Amino acid sequence: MALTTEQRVRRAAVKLFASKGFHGTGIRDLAQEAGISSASLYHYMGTKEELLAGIMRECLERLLAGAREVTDDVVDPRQRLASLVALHVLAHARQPAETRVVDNEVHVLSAATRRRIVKLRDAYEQLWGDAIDDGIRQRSFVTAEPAVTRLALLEMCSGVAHWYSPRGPLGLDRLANHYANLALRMLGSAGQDCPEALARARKAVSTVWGTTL
Amino acid sequence: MALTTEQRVRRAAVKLFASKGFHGTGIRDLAQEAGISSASLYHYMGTKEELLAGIMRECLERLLAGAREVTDDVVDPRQRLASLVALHVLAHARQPAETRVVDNEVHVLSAATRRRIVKLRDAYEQLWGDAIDDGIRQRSFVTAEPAVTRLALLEMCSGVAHWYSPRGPLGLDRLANHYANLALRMLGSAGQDCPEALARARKAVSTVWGTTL
Amino acid sequence: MALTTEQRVRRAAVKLFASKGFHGTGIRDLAQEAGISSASLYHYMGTKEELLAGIMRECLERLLAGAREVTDDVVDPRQRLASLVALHVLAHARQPAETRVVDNEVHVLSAATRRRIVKLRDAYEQLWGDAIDDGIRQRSFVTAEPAVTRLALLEMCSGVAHWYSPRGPLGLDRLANHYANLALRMLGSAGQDCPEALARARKAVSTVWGTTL
Amino acid sequence: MALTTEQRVRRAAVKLFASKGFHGTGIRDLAQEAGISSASLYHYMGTKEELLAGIMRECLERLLAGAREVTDDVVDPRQRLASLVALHVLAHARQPAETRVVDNEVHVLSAATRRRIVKLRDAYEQLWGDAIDDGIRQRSFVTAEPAVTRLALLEMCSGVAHWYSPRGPLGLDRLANHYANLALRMLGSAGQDCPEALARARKAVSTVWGTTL
DNA sequence: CATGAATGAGCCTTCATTCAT
DNA sequence: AATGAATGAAGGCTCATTCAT
Repeated sequence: MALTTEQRVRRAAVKLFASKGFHGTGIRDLAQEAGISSASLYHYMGTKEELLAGIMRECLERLLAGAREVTDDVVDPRQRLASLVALHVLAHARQPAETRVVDNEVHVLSAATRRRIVKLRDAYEQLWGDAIDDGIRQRSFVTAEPAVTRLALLEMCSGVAHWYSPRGPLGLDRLANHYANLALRMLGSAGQDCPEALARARKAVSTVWGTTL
Repeated sequence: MALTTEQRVRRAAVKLFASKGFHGTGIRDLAQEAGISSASLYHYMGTKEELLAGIMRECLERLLAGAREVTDDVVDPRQRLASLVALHVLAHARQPAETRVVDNEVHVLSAATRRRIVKLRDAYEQLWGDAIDDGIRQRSFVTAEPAVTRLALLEMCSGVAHWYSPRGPLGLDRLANHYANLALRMLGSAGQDCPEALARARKAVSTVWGTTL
Repeated sequence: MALTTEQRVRRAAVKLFASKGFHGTGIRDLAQEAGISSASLYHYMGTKEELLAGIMRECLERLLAGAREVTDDVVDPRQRLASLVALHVLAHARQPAETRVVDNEVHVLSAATRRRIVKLRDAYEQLWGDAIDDGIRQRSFVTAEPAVTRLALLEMCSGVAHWYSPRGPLGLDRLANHYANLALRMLGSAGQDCPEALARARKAVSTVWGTTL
Repeated sequence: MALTTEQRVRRAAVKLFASKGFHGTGIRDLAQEAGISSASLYHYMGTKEELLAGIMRECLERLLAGAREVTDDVVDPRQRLASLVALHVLAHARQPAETRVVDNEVHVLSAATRRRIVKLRDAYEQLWGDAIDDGIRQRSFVTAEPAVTRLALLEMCSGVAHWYSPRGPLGLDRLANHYANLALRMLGSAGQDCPEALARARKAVSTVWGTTL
């Protein structure tokens, strides 16, 4: 099925905001990439900033929905964390443009919009914090600085969007598995593969992003 | 000692490029932050892009010099890696603005300039790769994907610049120590503190950045 | 009786052109005020300028018809002038939007259209000039500068559209009567009320504008 | 002495705002009329609206200063009113562009700016109201509706800016004198010339506007 | 050394208008 | 009859940069 114009605009924005930055992307660049005139752009978006905010919100909502899906009803913190890591890595490897926009362009947003976006991100990170804290409580995890470790994990996983290429030698599954192992090691937990956690993450990514691409 | 005007310009650029992005920072913003007129700015810089490139090059050269200092004549790969991690983390915690500019604004550079900058970064990352590879060869480190692990380590450590605050509860030394432990864990190496590695990193940071701030 | 869409468009234009000016009113403003889409607007009008010209012409034609009605077959110049003043004042008090558009937006029109509009206005003002000149000839009126006095009278009466409010304490009849007295005084003629002149004006306004509002 | 660029900008704005309206005047029109580029325009003004507000405020302040000058220490209300009329007429005949901008473009201003402008205008009109009220109290003036008469007077006099041409047959003095007579007649006061009132007005106009033009 | 003045190019956004459905 | 979609032109304003003083 062909894309709607609105989708083409959204995709153009994601691509250009990711590669050239929000301020580095002109409205004419967007129009050209979307294949319409710059005036027509405004049938499918509000302001340029609202377009950005929409992209960010959608991406974060998907990530949050996925994270809830992979952690709901899972009791073992190791399983929860492994799933979160795998989900995050898969998302950043499959949707590097969206996720880079989310990570890099927050400073552009107006104060009010930023608050809403940050709230979503905080809810998402809370799930990571819960898994880590539960693991520590249950002595599955050992770390001197849980909060710092959570940040280190998140930054490590987000970084995937900076370098991963689907054309490289590394498949998505092995990538996600490797990161899950790294994460468990960081938390002092034996790094054995946990295929169920990966399967949950794979499924969640498909659910929230579809099988596009 | 008072700053020279050139230093004030450089600092203004670092601060603003880091917080608002290169394209989000106007020449007038720079002038105001530096306390001079926008025309005077051009006595102390070339074009705006050259100013950016200078900042990036200087930061990367310092990082590279520090990395060489902490690894030269150190044979144990664990010591080398711990020092590299500690140096990187200290640098990103102490100079978050510079390092964020280096990490976020590469896409702005012209092809020729970018090549030179990327070369510096590659040389720097090579030192990490060498330590990891040596560690694997000596069976100090165990990891299925050395290249991926190197990238994961770098992203994890660079992320410090995104959130660390000197006004928070965590001191620089404990921060660096924690990250060194995380790194060794990621490489399957027992996470014991290695105070000599930290000391070398601390010294190197002072050498290349001075004791400013 | 419900308004036709064309009437709604016309009224929207009159209201907005009067309050925000022709160039200050966008096609989308008109559409919103009329309750249709901006594309539909073009079923009921030509260009925006033609819409303006239509409004002006209609208003001036009504004014001119009214003026002819109140002066035809009236011999006494004082009666004629009093009626013209009353008609003009009533029209500007009851139709302030239309009359303000006529008075303020002539400069917008193209040369050709402007000529036609100005011709109508000249014909209308001619009736005032005739009454004044006849009055002078008959020694009913005394003024050193008849032409200037005519302009002063017209401006004074048109000004009513700038400030009169039907919600204020002053009724339309007293308003018109007062202005008729002022006019006669300006022409050196005793300022006694002339109820017949007012009645003629009232009737003419109803004839040309209907009893709407 | 040659005009400063700022003065040229101001004059261009006055001329174009008066002839084409604020919204009908583009920033590029202003630049061309002022003989500079549209970017340079912004060295000499804030926003286009601030330029408008500045023009209005200056004109009204001059008018108010002149009105105070011609009424201060004058006891006879007839003299005061005659001076006010003459001043207003001379101002509108000599500075038709400024005064038309003041009269026609108030709707453009933002609420806050409009308040400040309207306050100035109210102070000015208050002087007219005082003269009329005093005259009535002293039985020099007779009018059934003082407030309406004040408005009629003001509109009549402001109208001069719509039609007066210095290239016409009517000199400024005779014009002002005629309007003073009309005004006194409107107030039921014998219309004899009062040369002192005119002299005061002439002098005040020179004081507040200089002898330019 | 420092800066007001200057500008061509470009910014984001809205304009009035047309047309296929 | 009605309107979403579309656009070239233009809107007000800011950009990075130069230069005479």
